[in-house]
Amino acid sequence: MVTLAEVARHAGVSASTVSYVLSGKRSISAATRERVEQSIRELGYHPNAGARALASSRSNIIALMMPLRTDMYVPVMMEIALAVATTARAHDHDVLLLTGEEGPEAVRRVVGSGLADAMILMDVELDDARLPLLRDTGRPAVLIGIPADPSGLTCVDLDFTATGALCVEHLAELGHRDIAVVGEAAAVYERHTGFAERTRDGLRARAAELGVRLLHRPCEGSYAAMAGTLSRILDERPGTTGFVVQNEAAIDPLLSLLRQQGRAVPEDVSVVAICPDQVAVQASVRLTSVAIPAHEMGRRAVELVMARVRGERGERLELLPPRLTVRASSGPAPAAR
Amino acid sequence: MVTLAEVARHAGVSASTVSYVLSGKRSISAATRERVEQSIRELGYHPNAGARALASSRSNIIALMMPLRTDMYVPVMMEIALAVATTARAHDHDVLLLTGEEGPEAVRRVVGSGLADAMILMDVELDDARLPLLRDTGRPAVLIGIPADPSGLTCVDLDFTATGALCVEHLAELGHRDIAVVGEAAAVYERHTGFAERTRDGLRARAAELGVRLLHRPCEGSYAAMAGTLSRILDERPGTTGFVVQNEAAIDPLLSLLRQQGRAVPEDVSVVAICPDQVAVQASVRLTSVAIPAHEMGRRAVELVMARVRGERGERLELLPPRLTVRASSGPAPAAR
DNA sequence: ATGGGTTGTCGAAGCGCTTCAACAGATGAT
DNA sequence: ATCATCTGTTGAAGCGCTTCGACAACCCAT
Repeated sequence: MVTLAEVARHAGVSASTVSYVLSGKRSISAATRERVEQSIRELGYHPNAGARALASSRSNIIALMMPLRTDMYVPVMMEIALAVATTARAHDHDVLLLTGEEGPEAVRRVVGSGLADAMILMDVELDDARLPLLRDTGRPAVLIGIPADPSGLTCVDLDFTATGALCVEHLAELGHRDIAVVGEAAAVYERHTGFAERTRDGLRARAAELGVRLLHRPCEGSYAAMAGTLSRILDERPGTTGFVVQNEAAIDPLLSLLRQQGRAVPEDVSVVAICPDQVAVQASVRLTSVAIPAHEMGRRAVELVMARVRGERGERLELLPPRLTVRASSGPAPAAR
Repeated sequence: MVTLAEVARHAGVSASTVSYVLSGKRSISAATRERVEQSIRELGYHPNAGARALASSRSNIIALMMPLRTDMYVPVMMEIALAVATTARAHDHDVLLLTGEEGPEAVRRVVGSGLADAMILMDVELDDARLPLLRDTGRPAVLIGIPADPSGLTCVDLDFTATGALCVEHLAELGHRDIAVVGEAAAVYERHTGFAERTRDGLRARAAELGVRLLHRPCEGSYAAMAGTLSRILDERPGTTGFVVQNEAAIDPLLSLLRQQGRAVPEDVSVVAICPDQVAVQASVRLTSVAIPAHEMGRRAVELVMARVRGERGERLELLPPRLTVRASSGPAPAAR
């Protein structure tokens, strides 16, 4: 391995000069800089990460804590992770992948060992066991998702309350008076992952304001589960003409089932999904949807966490505004035509 | 931050003794060990990662290089990543997440800086630009996937050739004489990701052996693409009664379309999928499938790479045998009933 | 008693970098 | 010509750990 000392010798300068060329923390004459950079290139030098971390007490690593569950909103998680990795690289950092499995202990370990300079937590629950730790280590951290008490923390998330409201508004404007919501699996609500509950609240609040009837049902992502949920919905509210689907995995089953029952989309019923755009355009009917801006969430999380690494303080709650894209799955309610 | 020196003072021993307690590289009396461990607990000591890496030239980090594309076989990628992270922790290592984006340069950087002790590469192409580098850095590395020339490298993968063969066998045994294969998107073949081509070869070879007619068509994962592909298949081979689907995203569309055309599964046509078990059981018909053992691939990759870190040499190609699970989507061919 | 072999512990060197204080030389103001 | 100021560079200290060689202290054969 090439060391900084060898580069210094090769360029005919001292080690500290090479270091300063690399970090830019002191002015270096153009001539010297050029010579050093040339040596670095010729020797193929890469600074040793451990030495650097030891001397500077900065590892240039961000830890990303992902849920271990592999059954829910996978594409979203994946896209966030990739956005985090990409954005981190743009800030000269790398990403350490932690699974939720280790729980709060992982936070202690990573912080205690100086492995990472900062952490990003995904899939934060309302009352998350990792939060107290995070608050009092004082390490830079950003949550993707919003806990019950975000005080002293930085959070990014899609504004799910507004998302719910937006879906209802869209359907209400089209004249739908009976709306059914296909929610996430019951387990998601039981875990108190805030986004599902906030979406529900947003839906309900706006429905009440607009005088629209709303039925909210959790639903697993399988065909069979969707079939059961749908028939129960139509039993209770035969006049349902609008659907909002939050569970990605339930989208295809729902469309299939509607088709099977001879209900045309969007002529007889309208469907609005809350899902990544890619999912919306790949479905059998191009779906009117509110996008989950996974990429942007990941990107903002890194930007916010980098700001904290650079020393900016203070709590902060950043809600990304929902955007609804009208595609082919929503139209005027039959009665209103 | 608590340091090793403080632990040593607290326990009334030298720093080296603490180090040996931690690493187990020298024998320590039970009494001393106990005292040191007690101090570690009391002080909440965590060894500093940078210092450790510098002194031992081992970072205890494995780099995992993931494709950046977010459109293909996402659940599989995700499951592999989580399995890698989990298994790595069991070996006292952490995982650094790299995206394919940086390309070969990432390999150079990670190896050069000693950031990671070893690398695991996913989504390896037949003629992958990262391989020459990997070979001559001599760093422990394991590929998930198999390149054209695996010499000098360690690879793990599902045996896709056998997988293809197995699918054909199953359908042939049930009496199907005309089989259509819904392959991956054309882009996958164009990138020369080996698995798709090997599956096709396996399918073709066994079909030829068994005297079965086989039509292989790449297909995008959208409903529209599947519709087009299906109608072309049925134009060319109206007698098709067996389907093998490799593109996960095409599964639901295919089942929907068959239903719409009044072709019952499995009475009229049989469908065999190549996909994670979870996808197979969530489809509208519980699918007969060959599982993609994502978890095991990730686990084995880590185990193999750890063996190399410990010094084991030699190239190695580990093919996981395919397992076909019969569920509700395959049955005797109509003509054979 | 003597010597050789264990076993448990320690001191010190050193891993490759960052950063601080110091300094030589050039620049500008007086 | 003189002093203060700035610029560019350097040497040395030290970050927290691992590891090597040394060395007591003890064991069991002789």
